[in-house]
Amino acid sequence: MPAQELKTTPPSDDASLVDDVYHQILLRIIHQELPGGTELKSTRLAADMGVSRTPVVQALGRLAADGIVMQQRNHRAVVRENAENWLVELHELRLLLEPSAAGRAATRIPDAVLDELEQLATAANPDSNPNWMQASRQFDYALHHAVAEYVENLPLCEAIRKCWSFKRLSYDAGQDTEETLRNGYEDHLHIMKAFRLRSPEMAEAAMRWHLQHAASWGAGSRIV
Amino acid sequence: MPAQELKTTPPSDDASLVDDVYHQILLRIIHQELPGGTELKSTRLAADMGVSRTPVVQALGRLAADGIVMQQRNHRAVVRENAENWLVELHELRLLLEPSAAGRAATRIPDAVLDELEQLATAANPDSNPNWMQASRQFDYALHHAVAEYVENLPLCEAIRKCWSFKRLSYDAGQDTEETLRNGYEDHLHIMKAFRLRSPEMAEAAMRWHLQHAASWGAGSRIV
DNA sequence: CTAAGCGAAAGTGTATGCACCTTAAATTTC
DNA sequence: GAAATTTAAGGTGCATACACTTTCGCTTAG
Repeated sequence: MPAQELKTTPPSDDASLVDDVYHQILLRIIHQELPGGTELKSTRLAADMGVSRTPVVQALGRLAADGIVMQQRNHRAVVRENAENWLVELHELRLLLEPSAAGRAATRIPDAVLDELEQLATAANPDSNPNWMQASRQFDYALHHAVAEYVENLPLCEAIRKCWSFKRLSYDAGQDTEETLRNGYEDHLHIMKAFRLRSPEMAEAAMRWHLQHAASWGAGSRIV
Repeated sequence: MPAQELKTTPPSDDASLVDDVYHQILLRIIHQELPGGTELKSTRLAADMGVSRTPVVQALGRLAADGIVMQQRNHRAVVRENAENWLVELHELRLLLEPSAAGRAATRIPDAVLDELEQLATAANPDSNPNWMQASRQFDYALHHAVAEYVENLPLCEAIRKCWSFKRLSYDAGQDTEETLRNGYEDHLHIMKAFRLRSPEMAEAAMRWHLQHAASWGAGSRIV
């Protein structure tokens, strides 16, 4: 087994309280438990979640930086209108970022990384691995993050990463079905193929197809 | 004078210590005073800036969320490699986001908003207003933020907003020359024209032209 | 009954305190 | 002397403390 250079899962061990709180609040927003316009009081949230106000304040600050809540000095944070659609609307952002990114990455991803991805891909094959769903998610994660990394543009890379940190919420919400993953597998192979051919145009097209494709599966679901 | 609905300047009065600290650190990174790999100790920074550790920790958290620094639990934050090019590379992200956004916004910006923008535009005319540079920056800000708002897609809107909150650093760094602003004025008029015609294609093209144009002026400068 | 004014209750931003973890220098061991 | 071990100095994450601001119910005036 070769040394695993690629990250297949987000670093989950060093999750701080802040991250926890951030995700919990965001999930509650997306599930419309905290609909647009709701006032978020750091005191109340802290009490609810059994932590001190400190991590809550930090989480709210980040949610505000993301534009998910609004925060005026000395006022309570307020959930932004339409914030519950965050994950759905995020898909359009990905559609703007990732195809171009894939195109740029096509000529920059090192062969070694492609090899590693290939390995993950075989493990994600629904017909060969009984545990393919888990592997599929890992491959998905690794592929898109490799794209992000090898755009070799920091803000763009981070924008894509951020999209994916949100997308992970869909996983946590159990929104990816067997069907979804199975379809995704095929698409991913096309992207890999484009990379192997070092064709920016193909890579861009394959990624765009993949994302539009994915959007259609999730149609109806508010969480994509 | 009609009621000013459009924001022409960022809300600067309710800047918290956290925002201050965030911007100060970021500026020092961009000016390579804190080059990639530098360890950022909240204690040291707090002492340097004469504030407590609390706002520094929050600022570092946001810089980490942005991907400008890396932060592992219980470890010191580290400035990411190439972070000093953040503002230059950011331009490519804008090039991905704003043209599409302008296209989408073309059919959505209300006439009233266009009227307001038109007013700001006349004030930004270099040949008619002695104080046109100030007005030009206001128009610039208002136009791009109107685009962001009327994409009617929250994550996309916020992504653009964030780009602009960074771009403001260029202003603060005094990186916009008379020449730059004068050229921008012409471009902006084309964008306005496309909006008036409600033409997504024209708006997208005009915005793309504007951004590519702007990139060429700033060529050589590390801060665009 | 409505509107304005007041004051207590609650919330916010920031500083400080403390337990635990890292780092790095001093010390020991081979 | 170089590698391992100890140790103290310093950093981190989170909780708590506190001054200041906002909120909101209550009183009172119209």
